[in-house]
Formats: sequence, C-alpha cells, structure tokens
Amino acid sequence: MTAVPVVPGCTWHPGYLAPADQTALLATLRDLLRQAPLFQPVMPRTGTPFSVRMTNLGSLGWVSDKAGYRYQPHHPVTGEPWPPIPDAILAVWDAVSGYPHPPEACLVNWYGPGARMGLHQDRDEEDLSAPVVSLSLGETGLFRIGGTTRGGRTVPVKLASGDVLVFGGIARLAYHGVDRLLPGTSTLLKDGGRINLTLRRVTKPV
DNA sequence: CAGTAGCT
DNA sequence: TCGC
Repeated sequence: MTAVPVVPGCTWHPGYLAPADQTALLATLRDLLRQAPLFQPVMPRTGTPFSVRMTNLGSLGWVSDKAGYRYQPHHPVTGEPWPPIPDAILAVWDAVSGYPHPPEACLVNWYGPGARMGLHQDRDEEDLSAPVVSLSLGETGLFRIGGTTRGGRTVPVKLASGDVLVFGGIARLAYHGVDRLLPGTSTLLKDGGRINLTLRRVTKPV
C-alpha cells in the first residue's frame, strides 16, 4: 500500500479503497443515512450554518450548534442513537491507525457543490493519542494541512475518491480544512459532491 | 486564488 | 472562530 508523507505525523494513502469497495461502501452509507439523516450544523454563538451537511456513526457523534462543539450519543434531530460504524469502515481504522482500540465516532461530512471547510483543529476529543483517520468518496477535495498554530505553512493534498489520510502524533492537532471541490472528478455520486468519513477515538480507553 | 485579519 |  502506497503511503505518502504529507507533513510529519500525516500520511496519505491514495487509492486505498478500490472502486468496487467504494461503491459497496456508498450503498451501505445510503442505507445508514436513512436512519441518521444529514443535518445542517451551525456555528457556536453566531448560528452561521456550515456549508457541509453532516451526520455520525458510532457510539458518539460530533455536533455543533449555538451552544458549542461536543460529542453526544444521539442524533440532534431524531434523538435516536447513531447507527453503528460498519465493519468495512472499522477495517480501514484497524489497517492504518496503528491504534489498539476502536474508533468511537465516524463523522460523515457531505460536501455539496461549493461546500468547504475552513482551517480548524480537531480538539474536542479526550484521547489525543489516537490519530484521526479520514476517508474520501466522490469528487476530489482540495484539502490543506499545516501545523499546530495558525499562520504557518500549509501543504495542499488533492483527496480523491478512495483516498485515506491519517494524521496523528505531532500532526494530531494540525490545522486542516477543505478549500473546495474539483467538480466532475468522480462519477461515484450521481449528483456530484464529496463524502468525507472522519474516524476518531473520543474517550480514553479503560 | 491562497492566506489571513477581523468580525460577532 | 470547523464561517465569512
């Protein structure tokens, strides 16, 4: 498996998932999205909506609303527990994370045309010793990752469908985001757009 | 168009 | 301040 270093602590696995596996995973996701529909998060305090829609799988899911960022065990709209993380996704974590405990959260970010994600840190987890594992499906996203402070150099990565990105260790708190999508770069999603699955360990294992 | 300041 |  190709492992491309991006910045120290961050490794890119281009084409990790074969096209047939991407199609199968997408079918699984579509089924799960019926149980845990996409919702539109908003920024704390201001209520400014995100341009991505999201949902979660796993025992804990990341949400953002006017009260703040947090992990919670239930869907904010339906009140139902998040569906379990499918085995095909857990297998990716097992293969690339180097972490001996399963992820608790699989954040599903759905990028429609024009959606983006400003530079930010993932820092709402209690266990920062586990890496963040990201899996891309659909159109290529212009991803960017830098250091642990704003204002430093950042490195662009074109994350295509099937790519896996891992950032942990010194890169666990790296600023990262998605500038924009490259339209027409994938036919996996009929209407275009991109799905990003982000796997995280939230609590410290007992 | 990338990167950042500055906003509320 | 995971947006603009």
